[in-house]
Amino acid sequence: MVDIFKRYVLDHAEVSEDEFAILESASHIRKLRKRQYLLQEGDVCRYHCFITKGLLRTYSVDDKGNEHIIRFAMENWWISDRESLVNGTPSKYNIDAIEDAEVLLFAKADMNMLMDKLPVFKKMISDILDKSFITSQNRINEVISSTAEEKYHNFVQRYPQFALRAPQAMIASYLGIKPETLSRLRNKR
Amino acid sequence: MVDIFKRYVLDHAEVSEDEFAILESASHIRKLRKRQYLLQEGDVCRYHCFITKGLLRTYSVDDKGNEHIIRFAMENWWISDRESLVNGTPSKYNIDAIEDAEVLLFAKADMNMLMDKLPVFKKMISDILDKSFITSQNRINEVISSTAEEKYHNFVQRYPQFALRAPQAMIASYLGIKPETLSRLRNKR
DNA sequence: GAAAACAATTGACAAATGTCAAGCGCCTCA
DNA sequence: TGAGGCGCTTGACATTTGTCAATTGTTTTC
Repeated sequence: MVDIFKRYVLDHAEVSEDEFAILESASHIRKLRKRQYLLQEGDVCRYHCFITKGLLRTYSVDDKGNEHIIRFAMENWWISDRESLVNGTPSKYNIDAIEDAEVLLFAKADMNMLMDKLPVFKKMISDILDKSFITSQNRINEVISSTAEEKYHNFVQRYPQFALRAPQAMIASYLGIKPETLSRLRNKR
Repeated sequence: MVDIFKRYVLDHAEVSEDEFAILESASHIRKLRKRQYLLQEGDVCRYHCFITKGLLRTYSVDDKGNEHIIRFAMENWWISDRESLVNGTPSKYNIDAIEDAEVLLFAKADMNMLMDKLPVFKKMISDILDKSFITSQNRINEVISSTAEEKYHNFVQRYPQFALRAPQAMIASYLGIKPETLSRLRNKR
């Protein structure tokens, strides 16, 4: 489990064994069962989370009780609600496990300490944020400019893992369409 | 023009007069006329741009020639295509002026130099990126979970300036709907 | 100052997507 | 092991949004 994280860090930053030990010592493992929350709407997000196993989702729930999936995340992805984490405000979102999962938690203060102590780690995290921003800009572009069918095909191509591992109703929710609509367009009208 | 930038920097970071002089010396001014491009699809984005005057937009153009506005930006906002800027790849987007505008340009290398030299400036820029990411996550949430009418009302409330200064057809484009649809829902069906 | 371009609206109709209800197969878990 | 729940599909119909064309008033441009 920690091995996964180790490989990830060594692949993304020039971190020595000793430095990695510092990272490891600041983390703790949490196991999640399918459907278990990692973060619940209204709670304050206190951890940066690195996924070592499983599939998770971030979603909101509207007035009518409909869920809307903001993003999926799996092994080697980070997940948290940055808005809540950075500002210390109650989260608008839920994060839960779609499959049984394992995550490494890094408390906010520990994370700040680690980034101060290890500039290469800080750089790695900043680069991830940069990429995340670019990704979400591109998603905005897609969601306002594509038809339901185009969105679905792009999704399958970009994220084949998610397409295989997430139930169709969740994919529909991610795309902003109804499960029935997705079912129909998959079976060509 | 530079005054606007100075006030902005002093409001957002603990920068001395001398340090500000360094920032200023790395910038150059560009004036844009309405409809003039700051960045054109296919070109590589080479500058971080700070807007001192006017209203700009970032947009994509699809196969059918339809424009889709990714974002608006005005005085005291930064604008660029980070994907192109960071990776040095041709941009998928266009940036142009909706009103006559003035921007301060900071070349990529200069910006990196400034961030190395002035940690408080680097912090300021990182914080902006962090906020931008949060904002785009929230926009994704909204765009997949709201009706056209809700999107419009939220837009007007969140960005009254843009609602007043941008033509309706552009607001529709930002919201991902047709101008006719926006016109109709504004005039209550 | 006239001609052209632009911005917004409206109507009639078409296409896309949502809603509700029913049905089917498969998994799971008590 | 069997009852219920879940995931997906399908049909009939409602609603929303898009398309195209015409109209009007306003701005831009020469």
